[in-house]
Amino acid sequence: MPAPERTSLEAVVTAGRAVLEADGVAGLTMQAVAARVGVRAPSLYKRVADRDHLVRLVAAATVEALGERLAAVPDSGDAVRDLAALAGALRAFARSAPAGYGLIFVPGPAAARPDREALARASAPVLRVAAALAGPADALPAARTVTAWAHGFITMELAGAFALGGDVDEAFAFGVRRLAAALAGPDAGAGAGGVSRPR
Amino acid sequence: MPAPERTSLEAVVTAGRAVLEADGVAGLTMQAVAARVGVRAPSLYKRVADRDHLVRLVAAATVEALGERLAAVPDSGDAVRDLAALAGALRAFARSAPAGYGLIFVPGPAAARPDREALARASAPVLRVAAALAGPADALPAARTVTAWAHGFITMELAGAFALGGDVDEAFAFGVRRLAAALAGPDAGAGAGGVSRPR
DNA sequence: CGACGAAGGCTAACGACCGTAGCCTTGTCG
DNA sequence: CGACAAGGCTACGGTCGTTAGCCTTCGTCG
Repeated sequence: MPAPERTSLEAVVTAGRAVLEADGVAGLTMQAVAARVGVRAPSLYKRVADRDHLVRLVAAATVEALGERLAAVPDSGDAVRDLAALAGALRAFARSAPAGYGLIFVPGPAAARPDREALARASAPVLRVAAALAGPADALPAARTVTAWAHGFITMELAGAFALGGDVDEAFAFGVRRLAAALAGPDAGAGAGGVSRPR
Repeated sequence: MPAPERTSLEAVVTAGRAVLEADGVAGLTMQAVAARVGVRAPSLYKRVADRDHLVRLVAAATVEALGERLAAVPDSGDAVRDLAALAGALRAFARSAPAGYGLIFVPGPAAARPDREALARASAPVLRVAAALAGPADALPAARTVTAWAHGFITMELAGAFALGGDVDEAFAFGVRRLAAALAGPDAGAGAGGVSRPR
């Protein structure tokens, strides 16, 4: 290498995540990140195309971290229990890194999406449980249903949108319970193994 | 009145909504809004505290509009049908004003929330259907479950997060169907209001 | 009927931030 | 030992948000 690198892309992204959680998405400026890694703002452009690119990298890293958390949820064999565990893990993750979580599903050109690959990896455990509950035929829509519910719930909770009173934790548990029943239940394609693990 | 007003708060907010949908939240600048109502940027500060305030007003106006759309959904007496209609209306609204929709559930201090009142009004029809399906006792968590699901689904759809293939419309219908069954179904609190739909 | 004052608009200007241009430093390798 | 490429830096231009201070307009009241 020609000249000594005083930082690295990885360090920049890590710093970006830290700044993001500390000061929110508006505080995620080139200067703040640069300062944190010990260089001046313009130097970041040697590693990143522009601020938007940096934000996308931070979002991708967050998805990656989320995927690891979800993958770490043990497979108990009881699909209902696993569903609850996954939902809980997602919620815990969102609470531990709310600003980053808010970056995961941001509208925009598909090209700007965080790695398809990372996203697929993160959804794998959910797909597994969905398949166990609703049968392979309905696994995809079932996974989409639970994912949408969990994501929506978490977003609204973080936004403070549950303002009508009532116990929010209870509502979360209620949702998990009913969803599990709904997916395993009705005309459920291959209700077969259903709740307790088909294979 | 001392001097002739060349615009009004209402006009500013309306212009803000238009700019928002045209150029995205990043394009919602004081200058753009000012130009659209025919004044210079600094003049907006006579009606609005700062950009953040303007954004919140735009969000509130969007919630208001959403509430009207939901209230316009007819009450057929069949809770399952009504649930589908409400979900469909919400999705249609989000598609007609995606940028504005994205402003509704933004994390932040509760004080910054769009009018509690407007939000409550917008949720009224959902609460009604939820009560009919799950019984009065579980109405609130049931409403939260469907709202969270619908919101999450729409957000993910707008974000282009359903990248694993499959039919998204079908997944939406699947979700409505299963949720309706789940809320009406299991240990469902009270058959009280009940689902008029036999199975 | 004329002066006053308040509301509302405008220009000027500051500071924060993104992004570009161009230069300097520092290893590496022929 | 000297070229060169990568990486960092300073200087700068442009866009925005926001504030300060001035001017215009008119309803009001002496």
